[in-house]
Amino acid sequence: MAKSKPVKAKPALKWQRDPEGMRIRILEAAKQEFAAHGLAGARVDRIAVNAGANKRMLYYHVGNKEDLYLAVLEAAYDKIRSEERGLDLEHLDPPEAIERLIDFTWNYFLRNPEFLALLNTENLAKARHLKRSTKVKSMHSPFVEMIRTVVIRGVESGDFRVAVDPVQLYISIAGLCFFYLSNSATLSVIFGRDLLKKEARDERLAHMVALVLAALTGKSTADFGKAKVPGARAAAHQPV
Amino acid sequence: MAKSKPVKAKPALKWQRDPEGMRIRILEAAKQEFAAHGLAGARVDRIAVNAGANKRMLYYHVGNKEDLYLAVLEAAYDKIRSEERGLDLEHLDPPEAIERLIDFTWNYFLRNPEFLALLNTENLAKARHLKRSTKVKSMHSPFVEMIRTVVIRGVESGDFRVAVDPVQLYISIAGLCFFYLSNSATLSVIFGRDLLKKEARDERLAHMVALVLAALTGKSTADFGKAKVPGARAAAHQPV
DNA sequence: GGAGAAATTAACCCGTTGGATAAATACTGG
DNA sequence: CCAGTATTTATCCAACGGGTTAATTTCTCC
Repeated sequence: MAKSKPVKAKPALKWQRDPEGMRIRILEAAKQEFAAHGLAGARVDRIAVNAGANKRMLYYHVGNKEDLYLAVLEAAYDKIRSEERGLDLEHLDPPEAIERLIDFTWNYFLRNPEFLALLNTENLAKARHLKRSTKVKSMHSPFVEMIRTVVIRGVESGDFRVAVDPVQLYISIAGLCFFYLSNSATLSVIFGRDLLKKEARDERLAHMVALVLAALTGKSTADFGKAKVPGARAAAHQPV
Repeated sequence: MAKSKPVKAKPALKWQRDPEGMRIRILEAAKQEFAAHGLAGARVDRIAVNAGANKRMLYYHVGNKEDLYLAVLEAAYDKIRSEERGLDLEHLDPPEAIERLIDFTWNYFLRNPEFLALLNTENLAKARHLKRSTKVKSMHSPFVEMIRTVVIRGVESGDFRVAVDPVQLYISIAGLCFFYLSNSATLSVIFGRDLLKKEARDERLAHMVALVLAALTGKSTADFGKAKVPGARAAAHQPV
């Protein structure tokens, strides 16, 4: 029934040509390449190969190297904004909401290391491309407003002692997560230990949540110091 | 008197040759170049020109591009470590010491934006060069130990409620400062305002100090939220 | 004041790389 | 089944950029 034209729903047979798929593969390959090598270090030919395509295809489907880079950057912002909108903090009580926020940010960065690298690359370029992107400029993070209402609720309920500027808090939470992960390579060398192994990551997340919540609530809920001794309340002196 | 050989104290007349000076100029130019364009984006010829030298000189005095880069990186670490050691926190009471620490970190990053860029570049390279540098690996930051003793003193004196892992706190303080400054270009575009102008910088520093001290002491001393209303205690609702 | 070493300059080499051209192949609608 | 269009492939190329070679100049020290 209704066979008419094989629109493009299920390609049943493997396509010989697949413009949309090709574009996606190109952008994915480009993301990896730019994230791994930066703008200047990225190689157009490598992107082509990794996209299973010909170099000419990049120019046909997206544009030159910079167009490619901007498309990747815009897609990256689009993705995180989209996931951010999915976070529902309304029905959580304020401290839980903040914890949820930190947890999301941390795990998003952990799951998307390319995003961190792309941001660094763009900042090296002094946001030259972002400035020209009306698309990204119109994509506001819902987090600032979310934080604003959570903080207000927290102060009203007595959970939080003080009102914080939501933008500052947003940047602080992002910064706590971002720096650790983005600089894990150099920090791991400096400290002589792997900051990305499971225990270290868990310890870091616990620390960040404890730090921010302690600041907001005035109560030191979670283990703020070494997460080494599970269940143990932080003691005055740490053995090490 | 004592004219013997014009050693090299005061070059009275301008020198025709100046190996030490040349090396310094090369490293300075290289630092600027790598900081501005990253490793792959840096141009050896530009470094030469900006050093007031010939390209061949780079190879003569330092080595190839990667040698140059590593020399710059090592010098950068050496510089910050040196300044860190100059910070005396012993005689300050714990909260002041922490504030001093944040203040130093913030201002060092502000005064040395190239350092931030270099770290990002090195992390893009997964710390490939740092790993090979025994020099840098031996340069431990005195801050971790400083923080450890300050925290212990703070807990003993009752100023601080909980013991924090000094490494975590060190990373948190660095992260709060680093992220804001390193990503100021993209963040400024996203938020549609200049995060580097004086008021914004002051507000940020106040926020960071308040955040960390509130977490440690349990008391919300400084203005934690908007620094907009000087003197005013943070109110439940912010007008904006 | 001259030989030898140190520092500096000028010119060239050659693989790489972003981008362009043109031809071929697959798809579409009629 | 055919013309026209969309997609893909196969080459090519000029500029760039790191690195090298060799000649030149300046300093040192006897």
